[in-house]
Amino acid sequence: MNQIKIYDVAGAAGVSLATVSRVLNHPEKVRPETRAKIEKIIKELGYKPNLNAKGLASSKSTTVAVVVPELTRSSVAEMINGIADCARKRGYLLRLFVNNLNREAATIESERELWGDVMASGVDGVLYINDEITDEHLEILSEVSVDVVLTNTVCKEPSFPSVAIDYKKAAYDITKEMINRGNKKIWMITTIRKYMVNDLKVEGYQEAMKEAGLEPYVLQVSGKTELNVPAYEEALKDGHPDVAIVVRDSMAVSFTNVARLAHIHIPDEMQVIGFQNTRYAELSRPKLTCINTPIYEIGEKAMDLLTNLMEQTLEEGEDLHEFIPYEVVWRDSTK
Amino acid sequence: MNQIKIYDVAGAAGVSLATVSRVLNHPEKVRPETRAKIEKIIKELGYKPNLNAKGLASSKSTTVAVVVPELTRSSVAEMINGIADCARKRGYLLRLFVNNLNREAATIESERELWGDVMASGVDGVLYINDEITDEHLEILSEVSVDVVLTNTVCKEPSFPSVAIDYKKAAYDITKEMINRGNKKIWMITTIRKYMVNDLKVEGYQEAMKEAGLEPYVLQVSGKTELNVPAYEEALKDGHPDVAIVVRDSMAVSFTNVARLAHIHIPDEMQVIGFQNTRYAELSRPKLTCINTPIYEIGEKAMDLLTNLMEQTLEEGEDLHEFIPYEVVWRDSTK
DNA sequence: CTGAAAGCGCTTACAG
DNA sequence: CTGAAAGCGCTTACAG
Repeated sequence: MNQIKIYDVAGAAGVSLATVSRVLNHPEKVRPETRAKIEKIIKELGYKPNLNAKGLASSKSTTVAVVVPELTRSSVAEMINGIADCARKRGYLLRLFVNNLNREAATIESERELWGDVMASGVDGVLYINDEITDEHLEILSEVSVDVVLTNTVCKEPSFPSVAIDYKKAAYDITKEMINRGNKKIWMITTIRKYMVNDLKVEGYQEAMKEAGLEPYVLQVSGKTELNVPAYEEALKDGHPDVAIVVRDSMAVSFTNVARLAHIHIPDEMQVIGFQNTRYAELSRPKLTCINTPIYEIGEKAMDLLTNLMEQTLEEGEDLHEFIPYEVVWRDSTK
Repeated sequence: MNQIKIYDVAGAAGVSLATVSRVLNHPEKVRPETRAKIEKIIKELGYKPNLNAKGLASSKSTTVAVVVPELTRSSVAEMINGIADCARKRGYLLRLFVNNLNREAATIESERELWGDVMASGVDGVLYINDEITDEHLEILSEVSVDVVLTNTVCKEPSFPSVAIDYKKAAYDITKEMINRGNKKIWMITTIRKYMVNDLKVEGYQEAMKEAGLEPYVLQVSGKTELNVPAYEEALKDGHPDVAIVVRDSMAVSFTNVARLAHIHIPDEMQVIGFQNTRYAELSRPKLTCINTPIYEIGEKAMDLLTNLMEQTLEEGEDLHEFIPYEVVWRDSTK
């Protein structure tokens, strides 16, 4: 299967292999008739250029690396779908690097090692997905010799192209909306572990609260259900807020479950809003109101931007920092 | 970053590039002292062989293709984690091919096209994940010239190595267990769309029911929550079973939600059991009892088997068909 | 045990 | 517009 070489095509077409190669890479340089004939034969023979040879000869592998943290979170999986769809359209293949951040040896050396592997693998560009970027990461990034697009990855340094959601604004907006609806006691529930994404949400929330002259209250709990349940129980002992805004769907559902056990009626006594809009939101009871963050689209747009960078087809002045719009999906956990 | 060539290493070590190559690929052929010296220099220089060149010269790319259907289902994401971890250990890189089965043009031609791309990409082996394998798929598979491991993919043809879960036995076992506990009216809820995996579960269920002289009842509904809710409502109009075994977690949760609205108490009046054990199971109320299918392990074992095949390190008589053990996680939806 | 040399399948200046 | 030829960075028989 697929042992057909460029020589075979050239032979069948009665031309040199150089011409076949040109049909593939610079079709405009080939006489239309010749091109048509060769294209026909390519199709008939099912010829596909050997990617290793192509990559070696041209240092263009038409392959992009996707560097992701563990795929456990559904957001990453959905993002890859967007990336893959766009890659197919644009004619790129994907290499997958799972950046195992939780592993014992998750040091800056292992990150450097990872990038070494990425570069040696001969990709033309990289989609980099990472919740937590430090200055050390930035230093490594700046040494990378191919195009990189930060995908849903917060980064203070504006020199790296990025596609993301404006989480700070999203949190600000939803907080303000709930304030406008007459709620005063609004909590923000976030993870103990510092994620830059979640920090942004907290910032947006705090800003809206302060603007309204309200006291922000941030509750930090574990992302794991087993661990956050006791924390929620403890927090609800001394009363509950009018509204809880939670940085993740699953954590919001877990919070809702605890509240209901404590006989707090949702949404009448307390409203709950999550971020992300996974299937949890639809399956939980009451159905969870969410900030819908279009993860698929982030992947798609990031791949598109990367392709434009690699092929240098960027429009003059095109912005290298894209924010994908989000929206609120109102369900039964709010009134 | 990483422009160091094998020539540079050879130069620094005062040997020919052939020797450096040997250190990398056949270290036993190099005198220990020479080898140590070269290895030291490789490390110092951070040399990594160019994969395209290596792939071209040796037709070994130390890369494996992972062919998956859309990643939306959490099972696939988790499986890839297992694959990635094993791949790292074994020194393989990953190429990702998302087989978009839902797309308009999901014909057998597009499948052939996909395999053409996979082969041309120069991988050493393939992990193939697909719920629905037809004879036409098998025909394509048999033409593939590299090792392929069917990963959690049911296939009647035993000539292809595979790693999976014995879903039929799992369904049989749980059905029998519930019968032994004194339940008589047991339903099986599956998808309308034919998935071979789900067919196996139905088969196992039916076998257990027939053995016990009980009447099997299979309800087919959509996998999508919006669509299966009315079907569930309809089905529950004329009464409910003692036990419902559902082929997917999310569908089980959806069913539970409908039942509760109809004032059927779970687990007292009706027990519900799902397959898969995703986070839904833990977050839904009541918490869902599940057949836990260790998806991570499937990925890990599949990659391990594929590596053994590629490197021909299989033990004599080692089985090419591995079944991963499953277990039941008893929670609040059963009594 | 080590080196010189051919070759992997392509691309791309360079001539023509 | 097309072909002959060099070269991409590596591997691997083949000599020695």
